[in-house]
Amino acid sequence: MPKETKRRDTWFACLQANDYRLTKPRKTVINVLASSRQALNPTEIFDLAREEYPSLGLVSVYRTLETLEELNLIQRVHQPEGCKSYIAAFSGHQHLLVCEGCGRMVYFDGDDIASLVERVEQESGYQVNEHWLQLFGRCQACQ
Amino acid sequence: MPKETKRRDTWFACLQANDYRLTKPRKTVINVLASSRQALNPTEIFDLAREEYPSLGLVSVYRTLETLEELNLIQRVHQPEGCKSYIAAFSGHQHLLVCEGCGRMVYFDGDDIASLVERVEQESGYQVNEHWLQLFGRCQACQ
DNA sequence: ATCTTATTGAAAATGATTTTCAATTTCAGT
DNA sequence: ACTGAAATTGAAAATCATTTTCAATAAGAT
Ligand SMILES: [Mn+2]
Ligand SMILES: [Mn+2]
Ligand SMILES: [Zn+2]
Ligand SMILES: [Zn+2]
Repeated sequence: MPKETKRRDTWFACLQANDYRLTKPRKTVINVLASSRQALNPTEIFDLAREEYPSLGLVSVYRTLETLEELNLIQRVHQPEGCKSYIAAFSGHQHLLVCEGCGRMVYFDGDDIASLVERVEQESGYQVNEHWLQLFGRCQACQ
Repeated sequence: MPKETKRRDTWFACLQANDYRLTKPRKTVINVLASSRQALNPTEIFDLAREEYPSLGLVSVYRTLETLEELNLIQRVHQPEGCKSYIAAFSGHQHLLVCEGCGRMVYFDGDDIASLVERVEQESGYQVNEHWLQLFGRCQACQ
């Protein structure tokens, strides 16, 4: 079974486990998001999903995004061009590496920044709780 | 001379050096932004600036923000609650540390992540050009 | 002080997102 | 499979943020 299919089924199960109904609009939006290698904004999701389910309404895309984000299944991606697109969330603490050419994203982990955080805490007097780290570059195909 | 005054005058000079006229609306918006310790969104800037110059129009806030960003005097700040606020930019490569309590921000430097970047390049096949790093925590006053 | 032109604020236009609501669909209980 | 209660839907209207338009004003060069 391909990875995206597995993810899709996990999301379906998660919705049901949280008493959400498994409707056609939701399933279609999930199909699009669970199989995308790049972050998509509401309109992009709408256009792709309509190929599979033409009577889908844009409102349902917004509503489904809200639900999926609440369930931590997707996350908003911040980029210089805007912060309105979403991609499947990784479970656990991870960071994104974004291709500036094609938009393809991969997750990476690594908390090599622990010592940096410690130093900054010393110097600033702040107590650090969280960090955002995102790398931008070019994927193999786009180099 | 206090630091904010110095920054304000630098910005005034930068505008003039780029053939922008030094108008009341621009000066007022700059006064607000150059002296703020936290990021402000257009409406917040508008409200604060109107205390000094009541006939200011909101459009001018938007226009001035655009100009100042182009001149690299301010930068947009991305936060979980939104990405519409601006703060004075630091010259050179720096990162932000944001207080989750009061919003107060400080810059820090440190490219301790060079080795991390190298490792991720190896593992992913991407070529990394840029990185975003932002820390969130609590400032001394808010602890 | 005058002139040229950039800049302004009000109002209208646009674009994205949210709310409202009657019709439809899901799903639990039979 | 059938029924009914309740969640969910899409269309349309409403809201909110931002941009555009435009006539009036103000900055700065002469
Ligand atoms: Mn990390
Ligand atoms: Mn850095
Ligand atoms: Zn690429
Ligand atoms: Zn604080």
